[in-house]
Amino acid sequence: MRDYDLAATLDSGQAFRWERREQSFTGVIGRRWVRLEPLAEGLRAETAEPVHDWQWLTEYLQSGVDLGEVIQAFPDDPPLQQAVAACRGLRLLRQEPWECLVSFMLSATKQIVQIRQIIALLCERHGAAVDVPAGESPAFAFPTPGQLAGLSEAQLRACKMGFRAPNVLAAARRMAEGKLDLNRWRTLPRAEARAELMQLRGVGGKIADCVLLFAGGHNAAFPVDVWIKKALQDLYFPRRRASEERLQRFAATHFGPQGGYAQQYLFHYMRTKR
DNA sequence: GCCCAGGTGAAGC
DNA sequence: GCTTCACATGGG
Repeated sequence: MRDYDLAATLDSGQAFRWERREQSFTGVIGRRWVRLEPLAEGLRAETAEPVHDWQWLTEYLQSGVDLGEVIQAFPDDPPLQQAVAACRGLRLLRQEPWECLVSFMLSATKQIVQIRQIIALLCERHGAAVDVPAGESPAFAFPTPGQLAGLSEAQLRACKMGFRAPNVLAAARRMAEGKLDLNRWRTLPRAEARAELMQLRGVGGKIADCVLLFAGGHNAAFPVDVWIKKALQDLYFPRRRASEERLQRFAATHFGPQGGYAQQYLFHYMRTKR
């Protein structure tokens, strides 16, 4: 696990459930509680029960990815090089699609701290409890589609998700009816997967791109949110105001096959600098 | 109180 | 076509 900045990765707005305590992070991946702590060479992982096969964790963390190769594929421009210099070791996670989809449906016009709060409420009220080591606080899995599909809109609104509630409920019901296969999106061409995602009410281009990137392994997906707009405007078009259309086109064409990684570097750089 | 938040969809020009 | 607005809720 060289060249891996665990803190930047777990706290860069791609996943919303990690809780930091000093150097370590506690979270739930699937149905497993886990605590992660960076070491000089590698990482210490603690679980509630003995684990023999760690594939689920290396998959989630994408720790086998050669970051040098990824960065090599970036366009060679000063803003991006600056962002890489500032956050080297930042990685993209490979998240579970359902949790990722719902999380980003909830992200619309919400600050990251509020997204975290909504998701925490949703999990503790409606997710299954998972085993934790003695002395640890209770932890919960992300609610399954079936669990959410059985709720009322009022119950979802009670988790403070506001106008996003009916959209989440509709997606959960389609999933529960077996009319959505999220894993298909990993094998489908990106444009097709994106179009299918956007069939869901409350999922536009930006949220679809987040799911493709953070769960679907589509590394070229480049979500354009308010932070990225500001990054592109300030770093790439400092002299003149770029139109929305211009920014979108630049985002889609400039960054290449690892554009999603580049996007995450720019995003994190903008949010943490100074 | 006001403005904005990892947006989206629909209504209004 | 492009622009504006509603949508819940809470932080700064």
